[in-house]
Amino acid sequence: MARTTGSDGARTEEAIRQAAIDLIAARGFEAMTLRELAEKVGLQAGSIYRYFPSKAQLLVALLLEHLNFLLEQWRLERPADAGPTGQLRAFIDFHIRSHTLRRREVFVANMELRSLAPDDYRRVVALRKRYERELTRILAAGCASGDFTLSDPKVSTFAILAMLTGVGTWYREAGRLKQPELVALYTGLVMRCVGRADDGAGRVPARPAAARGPTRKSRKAPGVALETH
Amino acid sequence: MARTTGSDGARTEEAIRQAAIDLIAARGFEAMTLRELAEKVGLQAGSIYRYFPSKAQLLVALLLEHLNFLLEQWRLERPADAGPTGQLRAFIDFHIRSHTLRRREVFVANMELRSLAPDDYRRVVALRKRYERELTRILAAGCASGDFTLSDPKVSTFAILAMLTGVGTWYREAGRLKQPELVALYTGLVMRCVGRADDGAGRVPARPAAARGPTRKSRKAPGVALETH
Amino acid sequence: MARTTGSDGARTEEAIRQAAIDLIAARGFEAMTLRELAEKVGLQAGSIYRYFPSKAQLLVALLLEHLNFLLEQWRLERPADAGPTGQLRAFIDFHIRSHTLRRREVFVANMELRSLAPDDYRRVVALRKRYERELTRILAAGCASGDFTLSDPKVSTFAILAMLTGVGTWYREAGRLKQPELVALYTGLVMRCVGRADDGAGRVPARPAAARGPTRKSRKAPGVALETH
Amino acid sequence: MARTTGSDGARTEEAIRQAAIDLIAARGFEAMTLRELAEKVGLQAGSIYRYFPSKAQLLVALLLEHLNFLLEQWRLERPADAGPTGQLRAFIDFHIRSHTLRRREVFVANMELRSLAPDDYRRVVALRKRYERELTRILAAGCASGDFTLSDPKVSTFAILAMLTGVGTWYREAGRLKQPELVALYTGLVMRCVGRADDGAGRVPARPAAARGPTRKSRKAPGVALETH
DNA sequence: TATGAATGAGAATTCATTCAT
DNA sequence: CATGAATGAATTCTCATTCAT
Repeated sequence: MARTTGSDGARTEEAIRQAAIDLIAARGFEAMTLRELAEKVGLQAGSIYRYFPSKAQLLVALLLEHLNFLLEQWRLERPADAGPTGQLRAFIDFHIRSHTLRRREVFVANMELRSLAPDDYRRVVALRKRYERELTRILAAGCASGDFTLSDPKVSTFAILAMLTGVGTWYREAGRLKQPELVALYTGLVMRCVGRADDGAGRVPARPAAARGPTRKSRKAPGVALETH
Repeated sequence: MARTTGSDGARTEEAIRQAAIDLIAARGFEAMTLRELAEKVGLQAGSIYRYFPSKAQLLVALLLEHLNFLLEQWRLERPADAGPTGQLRAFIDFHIRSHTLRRREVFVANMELRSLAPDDYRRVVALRKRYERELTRILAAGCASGDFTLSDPKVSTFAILAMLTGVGTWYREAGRLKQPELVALYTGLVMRCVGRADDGAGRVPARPAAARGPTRKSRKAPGVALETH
Repeated sequence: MARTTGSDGARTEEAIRQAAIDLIAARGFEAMTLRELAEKVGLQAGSIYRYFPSKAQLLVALLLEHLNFLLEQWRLERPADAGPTGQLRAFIDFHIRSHTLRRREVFVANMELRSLAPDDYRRVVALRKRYERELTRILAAGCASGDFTLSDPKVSTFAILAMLTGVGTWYREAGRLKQPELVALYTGLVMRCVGRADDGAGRVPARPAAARGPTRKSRKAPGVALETH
Repeated sequence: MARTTGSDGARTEEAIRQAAIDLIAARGFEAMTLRELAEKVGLQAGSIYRYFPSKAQLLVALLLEHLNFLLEQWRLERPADAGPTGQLRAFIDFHIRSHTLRRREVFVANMELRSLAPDDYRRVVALRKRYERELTRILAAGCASGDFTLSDPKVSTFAILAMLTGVGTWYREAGRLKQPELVALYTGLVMRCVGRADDGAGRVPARPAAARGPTRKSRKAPGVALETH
């Protein structure tokens, strides 16, 4: 058969991206085969090459898309007028939300850096660094204003980011704790870390879920665990 | 390196393990080939089968050895008689040391879980859980005794562990911060997290280096970055 | 080049033929892909099937067209009333002209015989034989009339044809020697071969270029070398 | 089965070379598949990679080996002390012999230049040029000494080489004409070309066959025609 | 007339693994 | 203890070809 009736390029490409994220998250980039991927999408392996010039480029496309999404979304959400504490609170909220909702993307972006060719690696890492710097900036501002007390803002950035990102490792959509509680818990921990212990008592924010950010095509959670720590 | 004449089996096996850890850390388990590994050790690919029954079993052996080493070492080091704060302090010290000195092993153990067959996965994850529980136990004891105040000890375990483990991601032996400073910094952060902000001021411990733990065959650091967060 | 609006079928088919000759001459039939070909013409690969039922049939069409052109053109040009020497002279003139002007076609016809299916191979080789026989006939007539002295007319046919055809191998339109000089040089050599050394001194013929034969759509010479010997 | 008993690397490599020459001569380099080749040798396709790093490198190895053989053999055979006529006679003898005995190699070397990567192409063409220059040298010497009369030695080199090489195109070991007759016939033609018509009467040389040159592993002729002109 | 989405068969290549020596 | 020749299955990728639109 020459063509599946009603097939459509844009739709197919998006289907490949989603399936790829799932498969790479589950098995790893090297372990995933294009046959598997194609089958998941309902294509022949060769057909993937209509959309991505190589397996390697597929990975790059996925990572860049994810990181750009993250940066863009944060740019839209961040409260430019808030003080350091407010900004930190917003960052934690954003990070937990995006890192639970897009757990697979995050996981892939963290695990598959070494599968990138040197040039692609540099491009991707540059974007990660830009995201990191958002937190560093907030922490530095807080230190400067006296809101936060940190012995080493650089290390604190790494430490807090690792702590927050870790949530994707064990979070399950069906688990005991829902996003709002998570945000509250992690906010408490981070506030303590930066020396604002009192602000940690903050209850779960009351913003309606609908207004809360980067969801995109919410897909059902796969049964796969995304373990790391 | 060509084969050393008169090399005995045990030496060769250890050489394979070390080379494997380096290669897997650098390229990933799937991406590493037995030919590469063999060449690094000065062998033919087929000869590896004298020491490990398969590539998969090699990985399992590596991970189990690492986790058992971690557990055993902590068992020897932990101060059974100290209070929660002392125990936590000791754990942080131990964790930072082991996760910087054996960065590659840690990295592999974190990244390659998905390369394991289900049964092996279970065995390895069980050991990881046992290590995790060491921290959970300390935190719970601290909460019970009133030394720590934590809204959710389970999540706090994850959060603190992620924070501490993250150090391996960016730590460089030649970097600005040496181990003792790192330990001090992270101790400060964790103490704040558990509500013992005042204890964070703790200076670098004065214990003599010889008594300080899990070193094993200190090898030169490779130039490779082990990125995750 | 994008598709020219209002292009009609015949024009497109001719464009495909030309592009195919160029590509096959440059890369070889097996190495040329229909996608390359299509792109050169400003089409999608599938569209070629409007004009040729398969890649193989395209090659056959090209070769048959070339050989038929050669035979037909020679039929029109050959001096029926001349003696053996005059006929040989005319043949050399014709052969050199056609094999320099249509170098690519000649090259393809010589190189791609093995890419033909058995039946097509037979058809094409039959036409080549017919062309060969034109020279054999002239040589035989010359031997019979005593104009030429040749120990083995069959071998001489092959030898002379190989010599003449070889010109396409190194001839460049921009080179030192132009067609008329070439014809003169080769005429000299061939005349010696057939034992008419004195006729070799013949100067470059004075016929006006316009009357000189098989040009067809003179295209710019590509930079590609067409090497064989 | 891990290994065919008694198999031996050097023998296998030579078998691959021979089979490759035959297959490439018959089908063309692009059309030959490594599976076919392997099957002819009694191997799995992948096993060829023990001997040649890629299909492309296999071709290069074949061509270089052939051309080096030709150059080296001619270096050994050429009569340094003979005059131009004697040298030309020796060259013709050598060329015909080598181009009939190693027809397949010659054919491949002539047809597959375009299958080479640019760098390899240059290397191979350089060797071909060196061989060509041997004839040019002889012709130039003959012109200088007055033995030969040629209006354009460069073109004559091409023409004579094309004529001689053409023999491989139609020569069949089982055909009417054997090598010695061929040498005599072509010697006659070439001598006429260079203006030494009288020397063409030369009979078949009386040298014992054993002393006559580049035979190497005489293999049975395949039924395949090697057509070009 | 032409596109563009897709197929499916087959290509080169890689690699864990085996085993006679 | 180790080699080196070989396997065989799988992988990425290519490409002629089809056909609904």
